[in-house]
Amino acid sequence: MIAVSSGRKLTKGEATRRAILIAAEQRFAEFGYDAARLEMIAEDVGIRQAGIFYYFPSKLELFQELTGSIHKDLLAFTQSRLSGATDPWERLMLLTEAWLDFMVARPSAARIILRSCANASSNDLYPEAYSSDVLSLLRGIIREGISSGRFTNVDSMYLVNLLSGSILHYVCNAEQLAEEHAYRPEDPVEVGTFKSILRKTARAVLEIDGR
Amino acid sequence: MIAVSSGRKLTKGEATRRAILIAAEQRFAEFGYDAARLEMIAEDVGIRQAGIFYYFPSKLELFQELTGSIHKDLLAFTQSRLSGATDPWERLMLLTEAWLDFMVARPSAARIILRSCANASSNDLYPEAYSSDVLSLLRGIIREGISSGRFTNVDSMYLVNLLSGSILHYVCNAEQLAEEHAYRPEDPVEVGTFKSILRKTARAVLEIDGR
DNA sequence: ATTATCTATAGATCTATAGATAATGC
DNA sequence: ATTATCTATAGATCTATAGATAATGC
Repeated sequence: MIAVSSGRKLTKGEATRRAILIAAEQRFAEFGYDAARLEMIAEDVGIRQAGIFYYFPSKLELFQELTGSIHKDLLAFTQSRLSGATDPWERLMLLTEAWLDFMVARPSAARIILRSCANASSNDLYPEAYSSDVLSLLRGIIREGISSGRFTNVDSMYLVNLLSGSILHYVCNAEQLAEEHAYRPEDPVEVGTFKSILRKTARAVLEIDGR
Repeated sequence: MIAVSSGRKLTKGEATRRAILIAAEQRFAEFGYDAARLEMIAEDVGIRQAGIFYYFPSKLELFQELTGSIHKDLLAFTQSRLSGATDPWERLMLLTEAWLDFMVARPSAARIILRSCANASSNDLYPEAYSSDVLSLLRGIIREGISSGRFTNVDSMYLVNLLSGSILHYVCNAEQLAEEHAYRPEDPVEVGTFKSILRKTARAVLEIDGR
C-alpha cells in the first residue's frame, strides 16, 4: 500500500528515510504523536535517535510528512477505484469499499486518522485533518446523487459520520469491541459482511430502493 | 450531567476537587492525556499546579478517576432511560438515543471516549476502555432481539461500530466534517435528524420491517 | 569526497515532592 | 487545629544540536 514508486535501487539513505517513515507510522499509530518516542522509531529502524534528524528537521515535520502521504495515498487509491463509474450509487459504493479496503490493508493509517478525528479544531498536528480532498470526493458524489433524484435529500455530514466513522472503528477497535475473541478486521469474510452492512446502511439513509 | 449528588454545602476542599475534575475533563478532551498539562488544569481552577497533588496522587490517577466516572455516568444514564421498556427494538432505540443525548450534552466526555477508541489494546490509560458495562448492555439487547426472532442474526460488533462510532464522530467532528459552516451538534433539529438516521440504519441492518 | 551515522550533551519541559504559610470552620 | 494552598526545586524525560567518525559508491 505504501507507494514503492520507481524500481531503481535505493541508496542506503533513501532506504533509511523510508524505513523511518514506516516505523513512524507504526509508532504514531500505536502511541499517538505525544507519547511516541523518536527513540522507539530509531530502534525499529536500527539507528540511534539523533540519526532521524539527518532526514527530518523535527518530530513534527516527520509526522506531517507521514500524514500528508497517508492522505495522498488514500485519495489516489480511492480515485483509481472510482475511475470509469458514473452512476452516483455505484460511485458511492466503490468509494465506501475503497475506504474500507484501504484501512484494512493499512490499519496504522486508520488509527492515525482516528486519532486526528479525536483532536478538536485544527492545530499544528492536523491542519485540515482527514477532511479536504477525500471528503470532498464523497460530498460531490452525494450532491450528484441528490440532484439527479437518485438519493433523497440528506446532509452529507450524516453519511460521512456513519460510513467513515464506523469504518475507522471497525478497523481500530477489534480487541475492544469483540465479545470474547477479538475479531480479525482483515479476515475477508468479516470484511465482506461489513461491506454488505455498510451498503444496507447507505441504502436506508439515502432511501434507495432495492437492488 | 455531572453528578451533583447530595445538596449539602460543599467544603472548600470538596469544591476544589470537583473543579479539578471538571477542568481535567475539558483539558484531557481538548489535548489528550499526554499533551494536557496539569498547569492548564490548575489555572482553570484558580490554583497552582502543585495544588492538584493535594487531591490526586498523580496525573494518571486523576485521569483514571475521571474516565471511571464518565463510564459510571453513561451507564447510569442509559439504564435509567431503558427502565420499563421490554421490547428489544424499543430498548435498542432508547439506548441509542441515550448515548447520543449523553454525548451531545457532554461533548468532552465523548471526545475522551473517542480518544480511548484510538488507543490500541488495553494499557494504563484505558484498562478495559469504553467496553465492559455499557457495551454489554447493548450486546444483551441485540442478543435478546435475535433470539426472539425480532432481529436478523447479525454480530453485535457491527452495530456497535455503526452506532457508537458514528455517534462519537457526530459529536466530535463538527468543525472538520461540515462543508462550510460547522454544524452545531447540540442543535435539537440536527440531533433529531441524526436520531432518525440512526434509527433507519439500525432497522436496515437488523432487517426490522416498517414501523 | 560525499553521505550516513554515532556520541555526548544542552536546553526545555513537566510531574511530583518538601516544607512553609495561609485560610477555614468547629 | 485542621485543611487547603503556595513557593521552590529535584528528578526524570525528550527533542534537537554540535562535532567526530565511519561507511558508501563514483
